[in-house]
Amino acid sequence: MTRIDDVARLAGVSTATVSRALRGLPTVSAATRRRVLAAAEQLEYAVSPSASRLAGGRTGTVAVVVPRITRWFFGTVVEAVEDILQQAGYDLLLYNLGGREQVRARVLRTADLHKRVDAIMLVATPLRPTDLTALGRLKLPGVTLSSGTVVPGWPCVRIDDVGVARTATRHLLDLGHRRIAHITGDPDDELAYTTHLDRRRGYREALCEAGIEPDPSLDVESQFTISGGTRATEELLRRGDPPTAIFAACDEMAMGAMTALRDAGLRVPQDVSVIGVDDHDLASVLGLSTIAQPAAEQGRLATRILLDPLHGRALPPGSTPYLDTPGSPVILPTRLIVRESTAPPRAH
Amino acid sequence: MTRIDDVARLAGVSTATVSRALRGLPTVSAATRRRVLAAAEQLEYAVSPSASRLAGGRTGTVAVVVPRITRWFFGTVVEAVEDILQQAGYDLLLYNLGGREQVRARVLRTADLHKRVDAIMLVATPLRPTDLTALGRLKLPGVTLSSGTVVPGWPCVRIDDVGVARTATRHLLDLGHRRIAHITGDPDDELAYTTHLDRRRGYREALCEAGIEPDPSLDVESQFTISGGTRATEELLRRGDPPTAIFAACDEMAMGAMTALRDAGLRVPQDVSVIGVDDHDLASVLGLSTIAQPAAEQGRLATRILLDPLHGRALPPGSTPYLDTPGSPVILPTRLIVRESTAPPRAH
DNA sequence: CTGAAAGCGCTTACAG
DNA sequence: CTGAAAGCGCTTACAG
Repeated sequence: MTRIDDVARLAGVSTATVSRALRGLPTVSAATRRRVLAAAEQLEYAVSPSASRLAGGRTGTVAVVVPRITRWFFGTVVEAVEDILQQAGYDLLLYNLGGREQVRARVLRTADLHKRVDAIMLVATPLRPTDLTALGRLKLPGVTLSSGTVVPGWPCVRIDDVGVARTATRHLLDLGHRRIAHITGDPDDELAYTTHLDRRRGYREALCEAGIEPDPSLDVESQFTISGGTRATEELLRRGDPPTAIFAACDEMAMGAMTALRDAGLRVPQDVSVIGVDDHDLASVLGLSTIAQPAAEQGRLATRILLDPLHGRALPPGSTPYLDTPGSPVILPTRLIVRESTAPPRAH
Repeated sequence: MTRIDDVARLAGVSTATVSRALRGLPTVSAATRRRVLAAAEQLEYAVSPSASRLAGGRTGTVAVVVPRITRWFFGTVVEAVEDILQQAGYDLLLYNLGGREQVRARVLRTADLHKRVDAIMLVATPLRPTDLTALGRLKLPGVTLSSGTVVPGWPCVRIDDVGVARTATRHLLDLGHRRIAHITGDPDDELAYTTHLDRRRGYREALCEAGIEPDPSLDVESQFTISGGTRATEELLRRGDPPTAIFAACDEMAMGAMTALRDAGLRVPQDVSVIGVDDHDLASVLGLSTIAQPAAEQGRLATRILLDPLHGRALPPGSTPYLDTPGSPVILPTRLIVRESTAPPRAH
């Protein structure tokens, strides 16, 4: 392959000048730059990332860590993040934790990332104290998206999970439901996502405000997946005296709940109302009421924030800084979407 | 950060020996290796990928190109691929084409990838002749997954798309349907996925074998997405004299079709039967009949094939070579899953 | 089994 | 605005 020397020779300049011209540095005359670009094109020159990274000390790469790329929210986020990174010329190094402790350890606890990427995005990744210590030692810029654990010094983009749960629960209360169940994330996971804790809190708060004592038998924990929703709902039904409504912590769980209800001979919403969170692509197909959250927008915003210090870009005049109060999370809005899966309970 | 010299000094050996010991090369005595590993651990040493790549000429990275990470099939494939790459110590560089011509060009037509990765996996990526030429010049090993375009010299892992479509169509024929519509991929895309062409072919073949002349008005093209399925079905209904069954080229289109039918006041399967392809996670939730294909398995297999020449690994004794006939695709099995969305047509 | 030394292909002060 | 030269941190023949 052609190297920088080849281009330099053809353009009649030094390699230093080629390097500067190709990267668009301002200290190159227009005529020289033209010659260099022409030579590079003619030779089909592409810079060697390894050499450039070694010499320049920058990797041009961002690590994106997600729990499971196959879940709707994370896939949507990654797509949006990739789009922005691509435009900015960054590579996206994907880490799909997938519940594999070994991967967690490699990503979060070794110095592996330090020399591999310029910045880190953690999507909904809960951290142990030791993880936080290790991340701090890396001294890399980072951003967290969706709850997970707050990393000191890193911006955070998210929604108001407590508020989301209150809105969903209140919607059911407003319809007249009193026995409202909640199905949510894994109880035994010591790294429990704060997402599910926050959503449960909102659920309980809304109930209490309505004068209803939260009933532990109506609160079932499983996993944030379709089959998790199915299992949780089956457990719920097994306990007898079924609820008239279910608030699922995400749409995928809600879809699982709908299956389990159908299999149990219960109709949605006539027998049981169901509401989720996300506005998954399939929510409208299933007529699922939900609280919509802007997944792609969170990804885009988090990426822009991440790239900002790297590029040292100034904010355009008149624009709002990303963070009103440095250190406080950027909260994006959500909204209730009422479809066919929620209705008043049958007259008692 | 600590460099290789630091480790060498602490272990009392040369950097060459550290390099060899850390990479597990056999030409290092057990005692030396132990000392080196201990020193590396004590110093929390992590090799610099840039330096290692520049010196060694290998990147330890695989490019994975997918049309859209948010579509079920591609997300599932990427998750499986990432798992194998992770275990093998490779980085996964994600390229989500997302219909962006600019990204296509950068990935497929520049020498960008050449110095960036050791191997390429193209998932369902159709290629123009110029793309093929450019890929050939890269002289990198690669593999294609799912149809797309065949790249000379690259192994290919896929299913039998014609056969899948025949099975789906035959299932509908066996139920007694005669007016069977097909909704499938984008017609105007000059890079039309071969997937959708193959599936249409199977559909037509099955009809012809049953003595039915394919009716062009029952063949609607849209996009391989939920909303694509909805639009295609709306178009189908607009044409009047609706079919008694729809074969959708993928489950996501089938789900879109179910929505459109419901919105038009038609019941599935009483008025119209629907069958898709994939066995999407949600197919069972929706009671969608489908042809299941092993997405993760295709990803795993393609990755193993890709890594094989890189590592120069010999196949374990007794194992079957990946490719029976070099150059011929590896075809993975599929199977019909009958759920609630298909039934005999109503008596005329 | 181990080491000294060259070299991978760039970028970056430094000097002009 | 441009160039000569050092250096980024490894790996790899080569020699022993």
